[in-house]
Amino acid sequence: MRTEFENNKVIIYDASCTDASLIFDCGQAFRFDKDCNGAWCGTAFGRHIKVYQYTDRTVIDGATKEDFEKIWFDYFDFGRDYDEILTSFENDDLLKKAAAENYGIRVLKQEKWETLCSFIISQNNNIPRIKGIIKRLCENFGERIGEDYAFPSAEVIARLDIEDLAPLRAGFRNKYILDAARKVVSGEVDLEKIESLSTDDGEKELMKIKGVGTKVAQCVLLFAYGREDAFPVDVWVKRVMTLYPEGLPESVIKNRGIAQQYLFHYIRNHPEIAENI
DNA sequence: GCCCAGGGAATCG
DNA sequence: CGATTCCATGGG
Repeated sequence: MRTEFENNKVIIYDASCTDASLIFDCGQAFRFDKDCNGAWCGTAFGRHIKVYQYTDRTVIDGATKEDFEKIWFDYFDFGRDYDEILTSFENDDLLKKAAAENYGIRVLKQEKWETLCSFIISQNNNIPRIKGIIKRLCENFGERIGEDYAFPSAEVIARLDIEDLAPLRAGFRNKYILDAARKVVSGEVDLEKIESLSTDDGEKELMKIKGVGTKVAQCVLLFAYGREDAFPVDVWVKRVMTLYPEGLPESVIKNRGIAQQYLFHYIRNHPEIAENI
């Protein structure tokens, strides 16, 4: 990987396995949308960026050299060798196909509170509506950041009453959002401490929150803590796993979270491969 | 009207 | 433990 910095832009050459459209449209992040110029625009860590994907380079518009080194390098998981991981998937036919078709997916390392809150909202919900609820959450309670809004802090949400969340139209999830915010603010659930916990203990800590079960907890561990062994099972992964009655191949197990994201995206694009269940 | 969506809580046996 | 039911909302 080679980087250049100019005019508040970061230009990244030779980043293997990097495709902005796949990264932002594979169901892991809900706050990036493609604009009329084909750029993926969104806000994370209180900064608004536009990501342009070209064949030979990725450009982050709205980021300094310091931002890249302190925030975006980790956010895009550039420290992980995806080529090596995807190579370990090649002895499995389905994963080989999923990796070939979706080469370019990286698992983002997103903000902890945002990821927790977002995947609480995701339960028994569909992606377009999840994005809508989160958009309304940010517009109603987030800090203005240029042309966009930051994700509202747990502190701001914790001070609200349940009826304040009505404009989100999130239904029964409102009470879960509040419980999460209050437990995070009080320290009853310590999001920083989870960094030092095992994945299993991290799940237990997250599941102290009402509305957080195994699936949401595993999503948070995968998408906010970079736990490549976290394995969220939603309705789509449940379907694709019927094709693995003995479980995933041994060579894949340690990176099953990464495999999960490739399989999730693949089965959504090819639902017919596992529709008879 | 139906079914479904990146599920989980409450309740039952 | 597993199985069922309910939960709000919106799109197909």
